[in-house]
Parts: sequence; C-alpha cells; structure tokens
Amino acid sequence: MNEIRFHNTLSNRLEALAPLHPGEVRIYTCGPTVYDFAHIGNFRTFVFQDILRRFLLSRGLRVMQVMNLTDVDDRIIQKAAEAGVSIREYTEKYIEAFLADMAALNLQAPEEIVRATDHVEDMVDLIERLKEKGLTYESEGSIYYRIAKFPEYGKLSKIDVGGMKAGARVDNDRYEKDDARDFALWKAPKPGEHFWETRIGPGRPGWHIECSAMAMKYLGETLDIHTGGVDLTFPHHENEIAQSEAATGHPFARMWMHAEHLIIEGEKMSKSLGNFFTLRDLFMKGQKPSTIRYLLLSVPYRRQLNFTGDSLKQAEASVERLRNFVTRLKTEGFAAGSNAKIEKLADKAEEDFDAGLADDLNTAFSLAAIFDLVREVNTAMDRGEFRQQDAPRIVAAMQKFDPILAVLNDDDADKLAKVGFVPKKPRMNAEAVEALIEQRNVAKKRRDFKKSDEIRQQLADSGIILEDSKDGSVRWKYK
RNA sequence: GGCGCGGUACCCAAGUGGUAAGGGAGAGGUCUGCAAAACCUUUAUGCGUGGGUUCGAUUCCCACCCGCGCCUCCA
Repeated sequence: MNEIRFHNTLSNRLEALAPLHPGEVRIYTCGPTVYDFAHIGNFRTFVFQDILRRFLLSRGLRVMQVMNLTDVDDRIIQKAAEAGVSIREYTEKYIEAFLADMAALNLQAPEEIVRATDHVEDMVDLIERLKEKGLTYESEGSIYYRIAKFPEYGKLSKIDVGGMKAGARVDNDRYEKDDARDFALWKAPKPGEHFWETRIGPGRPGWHIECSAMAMKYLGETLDIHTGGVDLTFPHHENEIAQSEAATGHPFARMWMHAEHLIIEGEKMSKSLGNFFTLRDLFMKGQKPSTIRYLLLSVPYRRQLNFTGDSLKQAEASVERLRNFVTRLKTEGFAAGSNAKIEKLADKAEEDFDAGLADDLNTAFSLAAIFDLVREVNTAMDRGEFRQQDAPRIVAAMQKFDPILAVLNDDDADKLAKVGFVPKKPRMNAEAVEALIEQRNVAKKRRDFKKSDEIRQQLADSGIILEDSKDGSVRWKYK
C-alpha cells in the first residue's frame, strides 16, 4: 500500500503521515459556530474531514477525532438576547439541527464533540499559564495575547504581520489593544451580557482559546492533524498556534489541513447574493442526501468546488450509475463458473482507489478507479464473460469502497425520514407499485402495449422507474 | 500590495518530460414491442497567454493575463 501523504499548510508541501502515537491518529476539527443552521459550504469542509477519518480507519488506524461546537460568540450572545433566551437554549436548537444534518450526509460522529461553554475552566487554566509566562496583558477588564512575544507568529499563514500597526484598522471588538495584531483571550463582560465569574475575572472566552484548550485536553499537547476551512488559517489557526505553543513549548499540531471553499454558480456564497443554502433548503428542493454528499466529496478538498444546478444533476447521475451497477450484480443471473480476469479487475480497482486517497485524498482519482471497474464489469456481463462466482468478488469490492464514499447503501427517502425531513409528497408504497406492475404484466402478455405503457407512465409520474429484464422479471426503483 | 488556491473538451474533473483518466451531457449504433439499464462508436493535434530549457512540455523555468479566497472572529 502506498504511503499516506497529505498537504501540510505549515510546510506548504506533501508530507508523509507519521502519527505521534503509532497506529493512532489524533485529529482536531474546527466545527461550526452554532448561531444558525450550517450551510452547504460548511458541509464541504465537514465532508472532507469525514473522508479523512474514514480513509484512516480503512487503513486500520485508530482515529481519535475531536470536533468543537462554538456555542458562545458575539452573534450568539446578540441573537440569544434578541430572542430573550439563554445562550444554552438558543444554541441547543442549532446543535440538534447540525447533528441531524451530519447524519443526513452520513458524516461519522467524531469520537468527541465538545462545546466551548463546557470548557471555560480549561480555557481559564490555559490563560493563566500564558499569564504566568508574561505573554498577556489586561486592558479594560479584557485579557490579550501579546503577539510580539511569539517570534514565530505567522508561520502557518505566511502573513507578514509586521506591517499591521496598532490602530491602523477598525477594531471590531472595540476593546483597547496595544497592538492591532494582538487578540483577546478573555473578554470583559458588556452590560447585560452573559458572563462567567472566574479566577481571572468576570467575562467570556475569546474565540481562539477554546480550540487550544479543548484540543490539548482531549488530544495532548501535540496533535497529529488539525483541520478546518481555508478561511480559518488566519487568524484563527495562527492564533491557536501562538497560544498553545507559547504555553507548552511544544508544537501544537504537526499537520494542518485546510479545505478550499465552495462557491455557488461561480460566485462567493453570501446572504446578500441570495445564494446561501442550508442542507434543509436543498432537501426541500428535492435534492437527495447522497447527491449532495457525492458532489461534495467528488472534487478533491484542496480545489474550490463550484456548486451549481448542473453539478448536482451530474452528481445524481453518477450515484445512480454506481447504484444500478450494484443492483445488477445482485439481481442478474450469470452462468456458473468464474473468470480470472474479473478478479484482477477488482484487485486493480481496490488498489487504485486506496492509492488515490493516500495521495492527499485525491477522491477524483479514486472515483475514476471505481468507474473503470464498473464499465469493465458491465462490458464483461454484456458479453457473457462474467460468471456466477465473480459476483461476490465485485460486490465485495463495492462494499469496500462504500465505507468511505457512503453513498451506495442508503435509501435517500429513509435517510431523510430518519433525520426528520419529511418530503412534500409521500412516495407510493411498494405494494401499490407491485400491484401496478402486475397489471402491466398482464397487459403485456396480451400485447396490449398501449395499456402497459400507460401504467408505466403512471408509475413514472409517481417517481417510479421500471426496468424490464430479458427473463421477464421487472426491476423497479424510486427516482 | 502581501499570502494562498486555480485556469485541461459543452459541463465537472484526473494526470504525466514522450505525446491527454473518469463522470455528466450531446450525436450515432446494439439490445428492447417501446422504454429503462447496459454496451459500442463519437465530441481537446491540444491542456490561460507569450517566451525559454529539451530530441521532445500540458507537465520544468521566466514573464504576463484571468478567476477565487484570506489579510475585517465567514468552513
């Protein structure tokens, strides 16, 4: 098997994965800020992270992944106040929605999903450590990190912060800082705002400190991989490095992996452009979970992904092709015996699939390996060169791919129902479908094709596709 | 301006110093009562532009153009 190599933002090159604790990969994943429903762009990043962990698991590695939920920040405080509820109550709804959305997209739950507000103590501890080392200062009740004390600042984003002058920019926080580059570790409470009473005074945590504190609590002072969207590289991850490494004296994350953004119809997604989609928006429009997951995983994570109506159609058709193939394998009858060539095709596909992923999660390459297999096996079937005993081998290959792709085995409607999305019009149940198919069979026997075609059309209007096979049996599926 | 990602057929997209994977879509064909599914053929003498290195470059070097992101607590 090929060596696993990932692109490390820190070195800006491909590096072999070498976990600190052999056999186990410790990953920290920047999760969502739960002030609203997560959008499709967020899920592009989360799908990348899911592919990452699933691939590592497929290699027999243990994965310890921690994902945070940022459940306290300016927006949350403001919105909760507007709604007249506590931060906890306000975020609960969006956390539940996020977990449901994850399940809908077949995103495996990380080993730990942790909330910032459950870890204020850990953050206070970390801030105290920084304080003892003389890396902080206080101003109007807030505590800041003094960037000037961390010479390596900027090593991740390669941003030369030397030019940024204090007061040169509008400070969104409207707190007084000595240097524009400095960031808040702890924010003094504003009147009427929710705050924590702690050893370092009343207030609430800054954004960056939660990730450092929680990552180190669950994964140790040095983790193997830290992931997030490209936009987090600066300042968020840069600040995490500054805080963590200054406090411990050890490297914080050995490898940083960042997912490129998703754009919509060639444009940046934004609320003002009206191209801002949540998952539920897409489900309401009739998009299937498998379609969305496939589209998000089919473009390698370091490439910008253009999310368009056309690309959704293409993704849906691709998933359909794969599913049709599996159905054919399982339902069609083949002549007895086996064909050594088929075994080789399966071996090659499995090898290539894995090699693609090992090469910085090149999902496009891996998918091509699968489609090569699909085409070659279909051809062999059509030519009568595929035998009964070949089927289990190919089914096994497909079942080897799906723990990573996770788009083959689910029934989309069931999936949606399970996570609480109810389609606008209910599907025709299986009994009704079978009954109509039987009527059509009778008509066909009489060679009353007008009638049989009417029935087929009737089913098609209800989203049922029929496939007549040579032996007279009829396969059907929901569109 | 700085940092980063990218510009490959109608669309999505892989890729290598030696002559362009895969998927979708279109066209034609096989199969079928007709469909669906599947298969076959077909759609880039060319991979943003201009130079250079080389026997040979889409792949290496230089310059330039264009798109996008970050540099403002947006994945």
